[in-house]
Amino acid sequence: MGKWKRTGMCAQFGKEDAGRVVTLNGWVDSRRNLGGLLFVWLRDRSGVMQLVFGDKCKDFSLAESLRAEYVVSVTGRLALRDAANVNKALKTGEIELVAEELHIISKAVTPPFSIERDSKVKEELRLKYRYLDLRRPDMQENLILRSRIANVMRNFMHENGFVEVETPILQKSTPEGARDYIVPSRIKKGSFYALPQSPQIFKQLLMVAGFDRYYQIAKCFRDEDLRADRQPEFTQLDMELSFVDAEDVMELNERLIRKIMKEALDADVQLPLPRYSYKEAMERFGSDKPDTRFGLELKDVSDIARDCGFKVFSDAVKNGGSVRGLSTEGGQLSRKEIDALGEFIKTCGAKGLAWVNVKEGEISSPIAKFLSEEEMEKILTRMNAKPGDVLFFVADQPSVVFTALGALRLELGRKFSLIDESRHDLLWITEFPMFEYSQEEGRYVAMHHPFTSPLDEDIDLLETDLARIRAKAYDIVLNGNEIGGGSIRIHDAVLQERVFQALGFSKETAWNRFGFMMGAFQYGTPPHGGLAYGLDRLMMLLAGSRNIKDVIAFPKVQNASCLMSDAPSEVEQKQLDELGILVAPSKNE
RNA sequence: GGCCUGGUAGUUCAGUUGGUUAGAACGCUAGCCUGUCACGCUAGAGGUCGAGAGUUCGAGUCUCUUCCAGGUCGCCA
Repeated sequence: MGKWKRTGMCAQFGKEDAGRVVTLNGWVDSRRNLGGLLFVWLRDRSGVMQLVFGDKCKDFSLAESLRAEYVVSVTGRLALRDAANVNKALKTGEIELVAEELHIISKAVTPPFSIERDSKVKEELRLKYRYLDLRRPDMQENLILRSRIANVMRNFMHENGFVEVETPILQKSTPEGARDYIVPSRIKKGSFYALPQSPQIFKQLLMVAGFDRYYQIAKCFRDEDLRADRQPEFTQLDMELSFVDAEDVMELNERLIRKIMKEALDADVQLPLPRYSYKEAMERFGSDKPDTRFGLELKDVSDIARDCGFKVFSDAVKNGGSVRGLSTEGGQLSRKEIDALGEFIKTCGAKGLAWVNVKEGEISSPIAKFLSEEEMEKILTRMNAKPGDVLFFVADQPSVVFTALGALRLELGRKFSLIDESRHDLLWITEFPMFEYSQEEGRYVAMHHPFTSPLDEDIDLLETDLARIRAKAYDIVLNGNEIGGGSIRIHDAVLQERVFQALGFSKETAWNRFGFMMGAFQYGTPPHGGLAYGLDRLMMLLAGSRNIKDVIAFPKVQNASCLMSDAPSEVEQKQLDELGILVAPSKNE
């Protein structure tokens, strides 16, 4: 770089630096040529400095040849701007660099989109030219915030006695849970590694190994379809602790999340965080990740509905389901809007949406004719109905009712702008069900994972009533988003075998899949438990984005490909031969 | 795998009932301009209307197929 080496970053200087001779390196952000006077904004990671090319500049015509995104080095004297020329929108708006010497380090072709904040360019194009997209200030801020938060996390973990250990990326496939990404073995043809869905088993083995407190910022992989808040390749802050119970893990993580919220948003989080049992969260909010920043809580009207004249209601209750409702609490809706919500609810799995529009002295409702005045009165009382409210009801199996009304609640919260965006509602969900019935598998499967410990008082239900067993599992929720989850694990080999049995694994299957773990547990296992945060999703929320790609440098698109590098792609025949892989001809060939 | 939305200039978009040479803004190129900061003024270039087939005298517009992207349901221990 020689004499063109920079003496500082573009936006590090202020009015106190006026008079200094400095050299800046950066990208040409914008230029305004007034004839004999040329203004250029020079940009680097720190921000922007205005350069002025005029009489003092030795080579004005070279400056006139500058174009967007040229990389240059400029030497000149920092000068105070006249009061009339101060740009308050710019961090460095009180000064400017009066350029004397200019060196074009590298030219640039005109970029496919301009490098600016709040880009309106299609995501597809941004991702194809991600290296240009990442030049935009908001993307730089997101990734810099991410780096700062990762640093807060690492410091916190070390201050609290955690040891950072890396676990393998090439692992044994354990086909419980999400679909694995598979990597072929060259040495052992026909055998495969799997990329980790999480470091779960290895971190538990580190507890057996006596590391006591482990953490890792770990890459994880799940071969499932993408969403706005989900990538196939993602990052966890993963931790595991020995000789702890759930209280210890939650207390430690409350202190961690308080630090993170302070660092990222300057928000003061009150501890301890509120806790809701899974049951309470579902019954009040229809969700195991409730957004508590607004009301519209669900109410149970099953007891009234059981013997009412509306068969949809009464049959639902008699078939083991329930009827629950929520009120708009004053939010008014047109008939057209109500019908649209009825359609919306069907996409959430409900068969239909019953509604009552409460007006002064009368009600309008398609279900009124099925109910006696007394029944309707009881329902209105239960729902605390006032004129102006619209009441909605769903009758079905509990899971359907909760899912539908939970989604409806969020939709109404958005529609009526009830969500206070300045709030940061953090909370724990505890006492998750240990198992859930899988229609596809035709058996109960672990809701969390099969190493999660049941609540002590529920252990004896393992052989009798799986649906009622609660787990020592906890999720941490921020503004209606699950940002982390964990559990106390099973450290007793006998209990672990009972759980595998409950899941329908034979002893052979269990040992085949998890034998190395069960074997390890015979050699003295401390009680242990942990937690993992979805770092990307947490960062998305902290950055105020609704798109997880905004906090990942090089994300994948919906079909799990990378638009920039074009991965996945075909490989050479030689590579396939070495791996002993025969590729079936694709449909278009 | 299902459903919904979108694809027109480099970018963001408009394009009426199917009808003349497909437009605007920004960007780009050239010229003028010494205090701009969304600089201004003048002129100009720039289009496989995602692709293919069909209907029609005539298709950006209608039909079918297909590709790409986004959202969502399923899926995500």
